[in-house]
Amino acid sequence: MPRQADHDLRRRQIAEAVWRLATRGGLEDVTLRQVATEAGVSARLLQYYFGTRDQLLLGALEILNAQAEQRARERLAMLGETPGLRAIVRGVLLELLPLDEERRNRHLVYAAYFVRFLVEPALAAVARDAPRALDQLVTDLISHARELGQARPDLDAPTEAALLVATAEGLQSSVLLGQRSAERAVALIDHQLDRVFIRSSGA
Amino acid sequence: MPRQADHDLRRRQIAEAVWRLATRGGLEDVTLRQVATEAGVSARLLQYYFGTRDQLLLGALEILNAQAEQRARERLAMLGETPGLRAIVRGVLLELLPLDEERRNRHLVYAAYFVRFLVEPALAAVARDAPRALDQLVTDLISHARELGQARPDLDAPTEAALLVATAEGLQSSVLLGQRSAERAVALIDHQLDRVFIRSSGA
DNA sequence: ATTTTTGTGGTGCGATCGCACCATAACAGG
DNA sequence: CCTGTTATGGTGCGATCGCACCACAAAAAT
Repeated sequence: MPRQADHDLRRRQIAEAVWRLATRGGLEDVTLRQVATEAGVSARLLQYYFGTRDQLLLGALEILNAQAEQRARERLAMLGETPGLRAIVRGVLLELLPLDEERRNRHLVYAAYFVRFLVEPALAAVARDAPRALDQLVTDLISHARELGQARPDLDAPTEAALLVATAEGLQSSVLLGQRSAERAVALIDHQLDRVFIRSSGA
Repeated sequence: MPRQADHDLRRRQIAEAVWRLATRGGLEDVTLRQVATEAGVSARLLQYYFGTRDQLLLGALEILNAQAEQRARERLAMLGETPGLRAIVRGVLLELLPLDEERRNRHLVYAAYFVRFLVEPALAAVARDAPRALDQLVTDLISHARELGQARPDLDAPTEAALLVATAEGLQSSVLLGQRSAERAVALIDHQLDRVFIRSSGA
């Protein structure tokens, strides 16, 4: 293969330009020329790496999802050797909040894609799976915590999981819009967690 | 005034076309020509009634907000003479869920505008006030309920109000994306309400 | 009935869109 | 040294964009 060039790096570089443009102005500002300028490459390159505009939007979203998953794993790993289940659930939920620039931009991009998720079948598939899995994950964590005595025994795990995730997503919107501070959102999440988990030494 | 023509009706008719187009395809599908075709009028009429495209988007949003407020009042009035405070809060929260076609489309339109809310100052003002007032309203209702013995005494009204509203908004997204049924969302809201209000005869 | 104001519609212009086509620089293999 | 595959850039075309301009129908005012 001649002309060494890291494909993944290039694609990521272009995808980042898509994200930046989408966070301001929404998807209608994500034109091929604008993306090319923002990424510092020629418009022809976008077609080479992604193809049509729809494929570019899809590809940029997939790369964003991959980054989100990786970052979540990294941050969960930073919780230490044996974190309490409450801390794990808390970490999962905090991924949904715009607590830093990267997460803020990520959720803004999702917001820009939102309406498209309902129409475009290819995008719908990408958006449909992740939150489903999130509910299931939190449900399992709560169930496990209950077995270990870290969660209140008299609660329905799927219900509590759905409420926790929904609360985090709702707080996400209000923080993005500047209606609430990130610190306040975290405090509210903690308050909601207190209803599920038992305050103990290990957490 | 010659040529009787109901301005408000015309504006509303055009605004509805904007909503329909925004719900599918997002704001980038809301072009002057498309709106004109969808509304069954000429493109020139849009300029006459709304002016530029940005003003059209702003106007359509204001009309949507007015409709939302009116519908909320209507539905709250249907609760009867002296509804319990729990029922009132429940009614307020249910306005945030896409329980019928009108509310579904309304929240889809909001989603289409979302990113713009952060950039366009004129739109930001429209989006900033409503949710703020919502939090305050629910806070007041909970405080009042506590005085009347309809809510648990050992809770912080602003915190519970914020959690309730955030939960409803989070459920809104998941229902719109088809990840959850509307009935399930209502059940979850009720579950959350049970943590704040006391099950009594009057509700 | 004529005038004037107001509502309505069609056409056109400059800019930009997505995308295809063509040219060329760079590097691996012969 | 070439030769060919791969990576990269520039230009152009048809369509569509927002929006301004112009023409005319209809009703109130005189």
